[in-house]
Amino acid sequence: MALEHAILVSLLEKPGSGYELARRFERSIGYFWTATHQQIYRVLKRMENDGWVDARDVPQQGRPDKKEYSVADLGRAALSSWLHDPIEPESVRHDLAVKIRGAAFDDPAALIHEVERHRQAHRDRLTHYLAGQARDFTEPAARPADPGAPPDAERELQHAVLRGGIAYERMMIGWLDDVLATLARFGPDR
Amino acid sequence: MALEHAILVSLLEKPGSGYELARRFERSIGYFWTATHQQIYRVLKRMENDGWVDARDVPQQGRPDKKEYSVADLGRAALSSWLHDPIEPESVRHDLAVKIRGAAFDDPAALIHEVERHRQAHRDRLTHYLAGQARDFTEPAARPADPGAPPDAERELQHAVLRGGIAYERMMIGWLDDVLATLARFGPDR
DNA sequence: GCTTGCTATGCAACGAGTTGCATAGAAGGA
DNA sequence: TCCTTCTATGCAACTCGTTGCATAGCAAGC
Repeated sequence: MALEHAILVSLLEKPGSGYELARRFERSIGYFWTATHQQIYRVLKRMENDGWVDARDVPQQGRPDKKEYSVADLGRAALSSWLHDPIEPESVRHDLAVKIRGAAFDDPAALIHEVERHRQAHRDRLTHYLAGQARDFTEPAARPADPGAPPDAERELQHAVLRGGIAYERMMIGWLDDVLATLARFGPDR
Repeated sequence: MALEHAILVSLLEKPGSGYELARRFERSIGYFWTATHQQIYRVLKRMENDGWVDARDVPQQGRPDKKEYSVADLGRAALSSWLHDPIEPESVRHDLAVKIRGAAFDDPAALIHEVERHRQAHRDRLTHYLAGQARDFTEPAARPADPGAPPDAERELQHAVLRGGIAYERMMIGWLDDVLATLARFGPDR
């Protein structure tokens, strides 16, 4: 399980409450990991008991108070140990691929709308990623002032992961176009 | 949940025992869906109780007897109904992406071996897919005998899914090369 | 005053998925 | 003879993940 590690990474990038983490998991972290607030609260509690994170009550005005979490030494050590542990290349699960193979035993043409819907969802995500890239990773005019500056690992690696998301969405759009062309060959309702 | 539907599709393509299904899930179906034999046996039993599949004892020589399952009318109906139901575009979970972002808080260079290992795993899978494609989907010399023959939906759609697997592996290899280049920029052990 | 909506946290129940173990027939090699 | 490997099926325990629901403060609009 890596949810706890995903949380550690997110908290290292910026401390926050369970609620804030849940929203990050809907956005940037959600590019490659999903989690509901239930999961996050449960795991945060366990991590606090294990001493991986420290909690701090933060009174707020205009909204309910929150518990802000930050990574403790034990959490940093746990993350480091996990990073040095090899993991197996993840197994994929594509409902849509099951549907495509299943369509041979039903009506292939009926799947066209579903595939188009998915294609659109991937287009939307791609647009969103590209906007994020333009916003956060456009070099602000070639920094000539400090040519030998050390590269910022956090930022560079975030960008590398985002490029992965972009490559993934482009691949999916291309493949779904391929699938649509294949489905079209079976004509309407046969 | 779509495991039951994946099983239905696999049984429609060819009836078989729980054991055989488990092996298919390690191979061709496993391109886009994984399941252990435990899961499969449990779900098969439930599907049999629900009348989705029929079981038949098949005595064998030289090896233990098996229970061969085939899809019943109710199962076919269940699959059809699922095919016509829209599903949400699946959420992704990439442990490796978590590690890459996490590496910024540890030693980026230490991740290089891990990423290379994953790259190799994807290369191996790509090679395997390409071999399967050459074996199963090479047109046997342009069939001029029957030019207007109806396209074989089952075969064509299986091929489309396999092309998706190939596109995925190629994308991953390209991205991991990108990640390796990024990691290399941080030099040995800094 | 009432409803709606957002922030913020949480419980309880269930279903899905993993891991470890057990059994058993047959083949093949040390 | 014993050990390992492959086929074949299954139980039990556990963890992970999802869904539905509940509470509560505060803001904004009707």
